[in-house]
Amino acid sequence: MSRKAFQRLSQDDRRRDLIEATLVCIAQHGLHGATVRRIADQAGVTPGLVRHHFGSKEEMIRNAYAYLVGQLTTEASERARQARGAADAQLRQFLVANMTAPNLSEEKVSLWATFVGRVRYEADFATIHREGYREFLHLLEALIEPVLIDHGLPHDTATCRRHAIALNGLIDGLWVEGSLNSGLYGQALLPDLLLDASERLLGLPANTLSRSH
Amino acid sequence: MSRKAFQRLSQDDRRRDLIEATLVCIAQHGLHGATVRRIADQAGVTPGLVRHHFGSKEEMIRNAYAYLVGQLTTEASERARQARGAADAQLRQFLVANMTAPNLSEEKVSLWATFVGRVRYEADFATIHREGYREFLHLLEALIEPVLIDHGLPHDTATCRRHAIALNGLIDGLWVEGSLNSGLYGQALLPDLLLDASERLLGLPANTLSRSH
DNA sequence: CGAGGAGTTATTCGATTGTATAACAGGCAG
DNA sequence: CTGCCTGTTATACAATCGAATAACTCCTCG
Repeated sequence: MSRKAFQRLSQDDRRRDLIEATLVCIAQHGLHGATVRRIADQAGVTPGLVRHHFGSKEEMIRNAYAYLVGQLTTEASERARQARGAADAQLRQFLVANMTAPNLSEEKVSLWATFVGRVRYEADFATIHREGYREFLHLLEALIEPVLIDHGLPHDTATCRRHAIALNGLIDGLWVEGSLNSGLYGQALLPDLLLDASERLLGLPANTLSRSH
Repeated sequence: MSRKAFQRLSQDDRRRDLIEATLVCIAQHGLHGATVRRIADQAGVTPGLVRHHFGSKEEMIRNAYAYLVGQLTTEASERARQARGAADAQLRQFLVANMTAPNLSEEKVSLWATFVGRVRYEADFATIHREGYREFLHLLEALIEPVLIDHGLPHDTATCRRHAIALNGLIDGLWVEGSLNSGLYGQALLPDLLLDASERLLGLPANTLSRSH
């Protein structure tokens, strides 16, 4: 019986392949069903590779969590950055990015929830969550402040932070429920609803976010 | 070697004991670590009992999920019902109930997230989630409408529903992030922030929710 | 008080898991 | 073209899992 033919990949490529295979397995079968054998199978390699590149299954999964969080915030901040217009337009794009594909995805929400469920009891997950949360909050604060300034609203640090916390909560909640109940909503409802709600939360004139750009 | 002395419980009591033991195990060790043996150990019985009362481990876990969802919505709606004042006060209590113990709990959020992570890929979990979501949304709508009426605001069905979706998202998001990052916030911050944000979302005069009752 | 049955325990089994180790082979240095 | 390093495969192993079965005991009912 001959050995399986295989391809040699760069360390980065192989690691990324394994991480993405891990995410697929966790989404479809849960953390309990994401076995080393299944991950390897999904990636088209043999189980030994997981250990070779990540040392242990737990380390493999930690890397997958960090990878997911990075994907989510990078996508949103990138979309905001590309809106090279007024502050309104940047905030708008950031918000919309979280209510549309690829971030609005049942698979991504499932993964996020699965990991978040472990944050309380596993220190490494808590670290990844905390850093991701802080980064997201800072991005949001930085986007909110110039908008408040443009409209002549109070924009002290405490106010910005408070708005960011509320807005972040609203984004998270709509993102989760919107993805899981995507069948119930039209595709345009969620972005529209978030923009509308954000204007109210920040005290902006109606349609400043909805109409910008 | 003598057999372990044991106590005979009513079916309801034993099932509840097992369900709560299951939730403890899932919270602490995740779905993958909630083994029949560990659950039985947590409940102070032997593994066979799980099968005897629930048929299989999966059925056991489904019951635990439904139990958790029921706990959360019952607590919030009960607190709202007990505020026998104006509509403002009832909505206020409903909101506050979700930002304070026992609902605001790292353990409960961890459990909720763990289960939600499976909603996409397991039909039974999807059913439990969907029913819970609809019930929560209806409760919220029913609480919002009279408040809008009292303040002379538009209160057609579509408007109420839209407000309920946004408010539900805000509650969920703050609930999750607030519980997981409870160390970062003072105990009074979250309820206060949610009430304030809810007033803005619904277009109510400032302090109508914060000051009622 | 003393059977009978349902609730509970004890024990076992095949399957699957994460990990360890040795054998193999692809592709770059010389 | 040819070693040789290391990415990769193949195989094995102890531990643990969910489930099944049989034995036992608490409690109810007559």
